Amino acid sequence: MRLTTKGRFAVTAMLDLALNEADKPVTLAGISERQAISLSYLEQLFSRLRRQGLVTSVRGPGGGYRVAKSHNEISVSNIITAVDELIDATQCGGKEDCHDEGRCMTHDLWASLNNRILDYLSGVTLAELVENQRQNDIGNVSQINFLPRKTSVCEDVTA
Amino acid sequence: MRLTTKGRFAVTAMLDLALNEADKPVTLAGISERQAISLSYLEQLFSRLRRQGLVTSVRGPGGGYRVAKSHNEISVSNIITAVDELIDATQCGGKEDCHDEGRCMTHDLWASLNNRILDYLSGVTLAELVENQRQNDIGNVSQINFLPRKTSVCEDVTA
DNA sequence: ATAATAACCTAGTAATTTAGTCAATTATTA
DNA sequence: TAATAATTGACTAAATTACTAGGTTATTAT
Repeated sequence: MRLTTKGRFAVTAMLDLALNEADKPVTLAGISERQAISLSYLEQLFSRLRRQGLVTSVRGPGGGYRVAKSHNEISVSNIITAVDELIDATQCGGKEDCHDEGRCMTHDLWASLNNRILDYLSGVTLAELVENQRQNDIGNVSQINFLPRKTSVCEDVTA
Repeated sequence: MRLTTKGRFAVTAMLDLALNEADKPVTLAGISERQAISLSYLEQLFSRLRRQGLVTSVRGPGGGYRVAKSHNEISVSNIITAVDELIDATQCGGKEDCHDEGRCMTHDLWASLNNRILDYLSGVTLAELVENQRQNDIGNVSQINFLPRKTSVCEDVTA
């Protein structure tokens, strides 16, 4: 799991797609204009998003992209992992021959932490993002409007 | 908030520090050997960690680094934000003059999502990582051992 | 005192990733 | 048949990551 601007671009583009798809599919040219992302870069991103089954494409005039599934079946982690090549954070590359004294500590650590973050981001759906964005548009809120923290009911259960 | 290997190196190093500090401070040379991270790179990372008040240093022979606070006062997000220069994900750079039709959508979106992720990672403490690592060491567990999900008491309160 | 240790600092550099350009080809519709 | 828009591939500039090299300063042990 990486979290870079690349993944952000992808989420932004998917949100734009979700907000603008109606009867007609949405063109990358349109997303490019609205979100100020270069067309060719979008093409690269959507190539991956399509291969991962997150979007479908229609070629020719009047064509473009559609979200492949229901908006609440697509999570932020789905989008990010589709475009961000997942790298392997361990030195040993999965093998456990990294050091004299045994396997590298980082192996377990990052596998765990990765899992936690992924768990979390898979709980934030495209549907939520769309809903939140629509609310902001209607109210014409110009200041930063934090998403309601739906996980804030969590408590630290450590002793 | 970015999440790259740089931040991972930092968390790994901090965990090594926390596991190995006893009467004597821990040297970067030691961390470098155990975790296979270059000494000079560690120096750069610890320069930032020190400036952020996460570690204290002792110079000269027998010197090294110590964790500055209690282990449960340091979160993963603290460590990551200390070394990962936070970049501004919006095209407009905070100003809201980015587009004809108004401010860029990404502004609110990423401010919100950033906040959520940060919220989450600030709940994972160094103390938890240490405890988990110690358990693995004692049991000599060689397979991936996921951290107990202490935030799994969360419920989706949507609708 | 002096030598060894280890933090601290600065500058540079190779490898990788990001973000983008350019130039095509293919499928579809008007 | 022409226009549209996805699809593909190769190539490039900028940024970031990870690392090297070479010093300086503070502190301790001899």
